[in-house]
Amino acid sequence: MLPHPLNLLPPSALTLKLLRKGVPLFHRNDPAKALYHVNIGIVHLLRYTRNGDEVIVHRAHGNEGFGEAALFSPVYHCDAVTAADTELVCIDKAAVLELMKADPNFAIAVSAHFAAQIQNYRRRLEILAIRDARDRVFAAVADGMLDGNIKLVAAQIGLTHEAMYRALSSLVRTGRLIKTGRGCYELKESVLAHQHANL
Amino acid sequence: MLPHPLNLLPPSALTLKLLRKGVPLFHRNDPAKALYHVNIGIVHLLRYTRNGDEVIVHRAHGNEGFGEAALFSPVYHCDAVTAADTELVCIDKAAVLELMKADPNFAIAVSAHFAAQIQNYRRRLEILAIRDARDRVFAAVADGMLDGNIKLVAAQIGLTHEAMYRALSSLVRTGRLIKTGRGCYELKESVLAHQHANL
DNA sequence: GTGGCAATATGATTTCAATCATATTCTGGG
DNA sequence: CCCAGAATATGATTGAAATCATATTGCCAC
Repeated sequence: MLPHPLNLLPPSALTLKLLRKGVPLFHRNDPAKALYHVNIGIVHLLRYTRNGDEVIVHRAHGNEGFGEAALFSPVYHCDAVTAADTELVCIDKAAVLELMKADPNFAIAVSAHFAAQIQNYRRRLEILAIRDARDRVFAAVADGMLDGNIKLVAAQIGLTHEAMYRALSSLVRTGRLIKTGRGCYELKESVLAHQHANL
Repeated sequence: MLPHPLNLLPPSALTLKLLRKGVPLFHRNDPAKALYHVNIGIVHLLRYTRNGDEVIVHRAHGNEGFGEAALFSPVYHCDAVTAADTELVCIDKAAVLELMKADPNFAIAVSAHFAAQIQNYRRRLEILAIRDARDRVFAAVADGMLDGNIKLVAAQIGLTHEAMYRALSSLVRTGRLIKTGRGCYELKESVLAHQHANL
């Protein structure tokens, strides 16, 4: 359920919560007591400008953690509220820090977990920096993002699903991708790559 | 020079390098021996598709680290090459891991450093998900990104500088921002906020 | 099987940001 | 001081993706 290494924590450190949409989890400046992992649903992290304008800092979806920074801060720096019916795991901050202190390998694993996320976010940002929709979609496919729902990927790379479908069609037409089925696309394998595979 | 906590490492773990544009730092599948911190310049992290198409995974600019994942992997997963004349610090992976094992507080600080970056990247992705240029610029300003170079911020939030200037003008015209000088903009402070400040 | 719904897919039109152009202001170097 | 170059700023035009519309396909529940 929880991604490694958080699954190494004792069950006593974890609380499963089932929440309706619109339930606040914490508020800004509340003492930071836990980080979270969304199993199913959506949680919005919000800040407010001096005007009272709401600014969404992050939307945490299924199978995604949030509030990791709470580990290293005495208080939360934003509000969190469920934006849909949500199942999540509440992870006790003190327990995590204790285990990190006691077991260097756990601490290193936590760092590794974070580093992997950093890598992932950087890649996504790099893809979003590509202006042309075709090139952007191509980069996403090359990155292996196209496993499953296309509409989801479209949203992740900042396109409407229509634009994404059109880009995919165009990439197939120009021979950069191959359509292997309804909603299934693959990178074209070059002759060179085939030769390489046959070595 | 190096961001905390990497500045706690012994000098023996660090190597300053001055490199011309186009110098490769490592290749995919090379044994991962170091992570890096760019002082000045640009480093491109690249992968190649089976076709030989080059895909930029990340562009590391001044005052930015890269290759953190090398800490937790026996080999690099992409190529790195300077994309401009570059000054960078080469950080010995073994030294970092040793210190993390020996000093839990250092390991925790490394995690904190990574967690802060995650937070930052998530915010940037959330801003990029905003379609309307005005709303996007507003969110960026609300996020305090507008300290210094506007063209840089424009690039970070996926707009041309022209579009950014226009959005800023429009936001000032509609009263959402206040122009405090050439290239200087601030969130409008509401009457409510003033009342609050006067309490 | 079939009825309903969501994902996939493409067409027509509009809109908004990119592009190209130009002017002004600031800054740093000689 | 003056000049070059960069950042700031805005106008005109173009182009590409959003939007709105409409099928088609696949899938799950009944």
